[in-house]
Amino acid sequence: MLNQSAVLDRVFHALADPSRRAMVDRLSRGTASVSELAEPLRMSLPAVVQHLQVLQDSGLVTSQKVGRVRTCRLDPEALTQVEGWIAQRKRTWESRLDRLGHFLEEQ
Amino acid sequence: MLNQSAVLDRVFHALADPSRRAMVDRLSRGTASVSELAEPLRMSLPAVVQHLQVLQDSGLVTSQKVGRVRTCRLDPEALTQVEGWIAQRKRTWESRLDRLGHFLEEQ
DNA sequence: CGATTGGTTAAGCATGTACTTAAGTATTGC
DNA sequence: GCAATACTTAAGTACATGCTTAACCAATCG
Repeated sequence: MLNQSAVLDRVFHALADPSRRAMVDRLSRGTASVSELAEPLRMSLPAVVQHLQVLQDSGLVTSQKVGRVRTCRLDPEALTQVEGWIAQRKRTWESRLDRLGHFLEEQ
Repeated sequence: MLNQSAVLDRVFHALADPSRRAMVDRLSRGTASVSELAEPLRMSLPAVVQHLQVLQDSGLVTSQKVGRVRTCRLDPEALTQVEGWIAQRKRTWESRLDRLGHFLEEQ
């Protein structure tokens, strides 16, 4: 079982690249083959496969090969985890502001 | 005006490091000086300052120096932007599943 | 004033990242 | 069977990242 922080490292890193975000965006609209993912990107196919590997290592994407075609799909669970991390920090920040507001009211 | 994608690049990159997430976490609880941010981290002060620079470049953190102390604070707006990006991809993914479900029902 | 505190700057280094081209391996269509 | 398709693997390269130590500066304390 991979620890929480390592997962966040990988998912944030995976999403820090515009080509990989474009791939995630494409996959949010439905499954795609490797060449379909590559088509809008101005880079070689091996480069796309390397990005795909990063996405798979992060857990954001899964894939399976049937015949000579590899079909990729988004696994939104990893997205949910980073969403949760962010939401929690925002909540802490906001509750601190609330306490500060109440404190000032009482003065 | 920095474009949307470049902001996402920087914010995701900034959050992809556990030390920088620890700093954001600390700042979600309230402002802190550079040495307060450094205290729980096992690294030199210059290393912490470099991480802080990455956080500032991303817009996640702002700071100002008074006397010899630099006070850092979280700016949650950048967090809101990445949260929004993620939420939108999840929505697209879910609405596709919905349409797929309706389609199967109709068969 | 002289020492300490809090931070900054510069330089160097090991490792990681994002590509590339070249060459290969299975399917599948004709 | 032969060629085209859809990847896959390997190797190389340029640049970025995450640290380090050493030296520095400016505000404050005694």
